Amino acid sequence: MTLTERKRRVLEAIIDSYVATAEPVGSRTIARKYRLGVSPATIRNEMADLEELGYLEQPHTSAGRVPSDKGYRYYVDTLMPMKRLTSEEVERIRAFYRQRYREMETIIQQTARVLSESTDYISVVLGPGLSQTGLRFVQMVPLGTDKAVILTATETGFVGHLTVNLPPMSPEERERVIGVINEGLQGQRLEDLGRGLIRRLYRELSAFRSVVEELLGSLQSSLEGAEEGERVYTGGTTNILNQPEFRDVEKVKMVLGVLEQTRLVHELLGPPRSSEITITIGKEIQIKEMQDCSVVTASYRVAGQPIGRIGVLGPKRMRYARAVAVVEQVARALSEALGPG
Amino acid sequence: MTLTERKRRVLEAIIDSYVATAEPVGSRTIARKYRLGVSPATIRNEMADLEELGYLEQPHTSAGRVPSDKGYRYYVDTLMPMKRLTSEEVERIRAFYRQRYREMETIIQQTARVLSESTDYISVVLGPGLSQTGLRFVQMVPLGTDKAVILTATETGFVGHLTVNLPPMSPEERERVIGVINEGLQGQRLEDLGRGLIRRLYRELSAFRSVVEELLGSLQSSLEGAEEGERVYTGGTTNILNQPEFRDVEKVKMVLGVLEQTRLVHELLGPPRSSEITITIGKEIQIKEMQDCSVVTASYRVAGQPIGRIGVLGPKRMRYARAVAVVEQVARALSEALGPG
DNA sequence: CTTAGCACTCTCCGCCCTAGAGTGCTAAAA
DNA sequence: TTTTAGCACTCTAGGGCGGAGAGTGCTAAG
Repeated sequence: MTLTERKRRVLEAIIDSYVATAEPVGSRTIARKYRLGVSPATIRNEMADLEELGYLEQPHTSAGRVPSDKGYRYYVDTLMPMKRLTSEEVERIRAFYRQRYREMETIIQQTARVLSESTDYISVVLGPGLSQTGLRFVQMVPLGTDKAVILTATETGFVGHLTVNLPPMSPEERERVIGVINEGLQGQRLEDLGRGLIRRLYRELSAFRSVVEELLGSLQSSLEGAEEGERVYTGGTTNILNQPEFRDVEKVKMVLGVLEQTRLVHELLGPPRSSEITITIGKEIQIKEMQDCSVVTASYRVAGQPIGRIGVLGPKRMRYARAVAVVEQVARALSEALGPG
Repeated sequence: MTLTERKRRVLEAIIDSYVATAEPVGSRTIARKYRLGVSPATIRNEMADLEELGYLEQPHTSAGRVPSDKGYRYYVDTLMPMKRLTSEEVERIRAFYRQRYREMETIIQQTARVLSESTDYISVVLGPGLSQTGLRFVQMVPLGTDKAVILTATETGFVGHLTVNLPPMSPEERERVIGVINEGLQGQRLEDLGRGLIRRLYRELSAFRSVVEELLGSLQSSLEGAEEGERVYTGGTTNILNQPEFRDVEKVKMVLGVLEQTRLVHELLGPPRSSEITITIGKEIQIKEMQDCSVVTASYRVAGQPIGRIGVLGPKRMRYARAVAVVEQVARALSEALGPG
């Protein structure tokens, strides 16, 4: 199972060359450009072995070799050099977050932007999942005579608002309803909102059953909706058009088509989790339309909690080391930017 | 300048056929499929005339004819039949807005969606420009000890929020600052916020100069930002990949590239204005990368005021009558959905 | 175990050629 | 005067062919 040192170097050389040129790699090329100290014939033998082991593929008999999914997998697991970003690049990423954006949405959009600009791949960012963090603050503010805004703030510092309609009632009634509701809502965690509050509200506001129902209903559905239909942001979608393997419009259509479907993007990036950078290659991706691609993802955190995901999406022939470095750095910078938020 | 009836019918037939097939149209085709009662030879003569007049073009000597920009323009201005949507289609669009979405963002996204799904072109929607409408309501709500949320509602019914940091101060001070500010903000129009309020705040809150400054600064910049960087939503971007004239990836890149630039999209759709549906064809579009496209746009309104724009973007070979009908209908439905909002 | 040599395979590219579509022109018919 | 039939001409798309080039695998020698 474990390859000889020379086989590893040959595999690495092939991947390196293929990633750079998108052309199948021949034994001559390897011998010439990478100083392995052996002749093309020897390399040919090694390549034949590597192909038999499943690390390489041949588009057709007299073409060079191309890495297989398994080849890439071996590369990222054991061959890939740890890449450090230059300090200019780190600085460039930092600079994106230097200006203290006030709105979360802007921060997320900037993140999609910096990711795609730094990698030349497609970037994908999921907004923070709000429902998984507790609510720190809920308050209802009357707005005109027939509406009210419910302000929410999560423990992780995200503020949201939600408009609800109020049924007709007198100003005094309104005052009282809102007062009671606010008392009930104050400082509640979302999970706890249910039973106790509802019972209490019903008791105190039995005349306004419908308000309470609408209110709790929309609060709940908006917070649930915030999870399921969580905003998906993408950047640099046109970058894929620069990749030679996507010169065929049909392939582009498949990939971009997936990105328009929120559900599939969630599946692609996976749930926020604490573990480190994840690399998924070709057929390892469950989504059929994406199996010519690879994706490098990471979670970002607030207060130590992973609450969202970012990633870059490119051809399998991806500059993995660089992608990993960028995604890692951006995830860190984003977490910091949201931290004191 | 004005064409003979027969020339008009020939032009219409050519556009009809070309829109349907994307193939240059020959005289035989016209004679066969459109009953003009004359022979191909006659039609050839008419076509030669129409070409000389600039309504048609010839890709090469022995191909059929293709409508020129001028040809399309003539078509949409004077030839195009008024198309009514079927009642199923109208219903389909209505259905999108039936469920009373609470959040403006959702409504806008649905709009982009229904537009692209109903036309099979790319849809573009600009969020409502907030700064052009007055503020009806501004209120500051404290959030924890060091932050506050400013709630805003425009006269047109859009609610927004904005987080600001507060400098350290005692609870009593905070209470007082927020009280004074709220009194000052209450019911203000944005334009009036300037002078009077600032002077008053300075007087009453001279000790908290920095709060006031930060607050007004961020309020202002957020509302201005809301205009300039106004959200751009697109839908069905992959639809363009189905168009035969965009089988070349380079062309796709140009078009999609423009859509990633907020500024250019604003230029493409133009400012909200009261006039009706606008059709812009090929070179009439100022943006170089878009000159193989046409765009059909309209404004949507709240309380009679045009506050935002929607549109569909497709190849010049567009089903104009249908696009116009859909855009019109969606603009109306969107306006209604926002109306009582 | 490595390497040189060599025959073999396969694709890519340019070339030629034909078929087909469509035109414009001319001259006859209406 | 307008329309139409006929015809020569033009241009493209697509198929077939052949050679160049890249790369392989095998064999036999170092």
